Amino acid sequence: MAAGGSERFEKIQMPAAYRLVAEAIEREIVTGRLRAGEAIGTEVELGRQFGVNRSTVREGIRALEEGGYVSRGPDRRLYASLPRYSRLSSRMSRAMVLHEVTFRELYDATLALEMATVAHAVVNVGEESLAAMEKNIAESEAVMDDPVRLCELDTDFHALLAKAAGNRVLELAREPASLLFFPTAEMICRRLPEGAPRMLQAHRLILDALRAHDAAAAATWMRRHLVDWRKGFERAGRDLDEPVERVYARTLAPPGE
Amino acid sequence: MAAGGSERFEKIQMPAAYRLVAEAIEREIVTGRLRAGEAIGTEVELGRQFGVNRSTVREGIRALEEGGYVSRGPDRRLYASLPRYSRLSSRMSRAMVLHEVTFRELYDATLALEMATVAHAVVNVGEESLAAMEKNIAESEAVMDDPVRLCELDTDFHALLAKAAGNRVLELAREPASLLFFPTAEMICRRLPEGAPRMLQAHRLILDALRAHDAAAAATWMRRHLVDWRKGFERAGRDLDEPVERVYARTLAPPGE
DNA sequence: TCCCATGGTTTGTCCGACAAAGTCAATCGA
DNA sequence: TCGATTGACTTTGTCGGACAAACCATGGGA
Repeated sequence: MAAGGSERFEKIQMPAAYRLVAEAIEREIVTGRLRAGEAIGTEVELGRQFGVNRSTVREGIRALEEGGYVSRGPDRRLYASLPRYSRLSSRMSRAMVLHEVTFRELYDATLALEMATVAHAVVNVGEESLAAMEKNIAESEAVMDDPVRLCELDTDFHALLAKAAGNRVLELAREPASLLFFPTAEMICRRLPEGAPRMLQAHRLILDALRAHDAAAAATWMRRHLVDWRKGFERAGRDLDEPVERVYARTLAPPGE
Repeated sequence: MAAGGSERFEKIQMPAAYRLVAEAIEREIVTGRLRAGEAIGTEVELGRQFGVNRSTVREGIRALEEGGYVSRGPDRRLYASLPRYSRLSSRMSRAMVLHEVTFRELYDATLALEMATVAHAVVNVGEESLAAMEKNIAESEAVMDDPVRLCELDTDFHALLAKAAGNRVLELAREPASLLFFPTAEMICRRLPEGAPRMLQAHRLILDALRAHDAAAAATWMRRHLVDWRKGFERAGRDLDEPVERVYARTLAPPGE
């Protein structure tokens, strides 16, 4: 045979049938011919339409299910569906951990993302968002001595802020970093007693600034809030240039749902 | 039976076996016990270990394959692998399109993300990145009359910039928006003859600023570059509040690989 | 009218089988 | 001796059929 690279024809390869099945169904959804919530049909029926065995259909379905394009109803039947943001975000977060990004990368990116988010929120925030954040802060005050719960609420606070910003692209862009960044606050609150109150204070002042549509104050307090995290991180004896621990990947991405 | 909601015990449900298989393998990879590139074993072998049928193993594998945690080598055997960024990004982009985000959301988010990116790039840019961007600009100058190719190079330029910034979290955060944003420049270049030269000039000036580590100039030109896009978009008669067209989803996300 | 039984439908899993394609080693020819 | 060819072995992709469990609707009985 001739040496590699100088052939006239490339090797022709047939995609596997299950992949064609998956792509066909995915295309229907992406192009809008199949809308979210519509029933796809039974496995046997799909097998008949595509002219393949049920096992082959099932393998295609598995791929789509993982991608979030189809899901099972309570009756276990197949319905078209749109990929959920939260799922994509946790996958990204996991990928970041597996690729061993450092806390410095996480901090720098979060700083940029949260500053942009709060700037938009100051302009676009509505009453319901203000109420939700108010509720979040009240709940936080009630669990000051529970670092785990407190950090969940911290993550939620920033997610609410992002929703208040009214920009889903930005919201989605910040979420993967956020899911890794804010949980680390738990470790800081555990080691530094002043961590939790400072966090709460920052949240409250950010909320006040939003309510007053005061962009400068909001930016100032968000920055301080994040710089606080950094100081706390370093004071807790950690190095910004360590990679994020694998542990954080395990709590993410509800594997099935 | 009792009415719903007041039962003492929740319904106990067994996850499907193929899901358990997928989760078990995924866990091995996430926790690092299985490293990327390592062989997983054959389907028959896995079936033997898990005590399930080969078909069941295959369904589990499909899910993992879609998630990017395993991949097939040239010999078609199974190897552990890490989810590729590019794949996650295109999935996010597709999801944004399907959720009908508007050009305004895209523009605002891109502005924030690219400004942050260029700010980091000014500090961290290295020789290889400068060279790659130089090459990109030279190539762009050679295809000024081909909007499609030109826009690919535009997208690439900003990706190179992001790589130059040396922050993978930021790089990953900006990519989904970027994959939708820059392709729209094609439409603008097609309608406005001054579009392409202005784009090139902006790229060149940004590159010069990076080389001189001049943060102010880099920020200025990036901003102008993006504002130009916006002006072009509006001058082309488009409305920022339209949702991004479904068409853009179809060119994304190489479905299998 | 309300409850339960019953049957039909669909999924999840198993078994066995085979062709295609890849791997590896031994064999044959120059 | 070295390289190409052959052929056995392995593994995947697909098929067909089978069955238990879970769900749904329907109809009969209290």
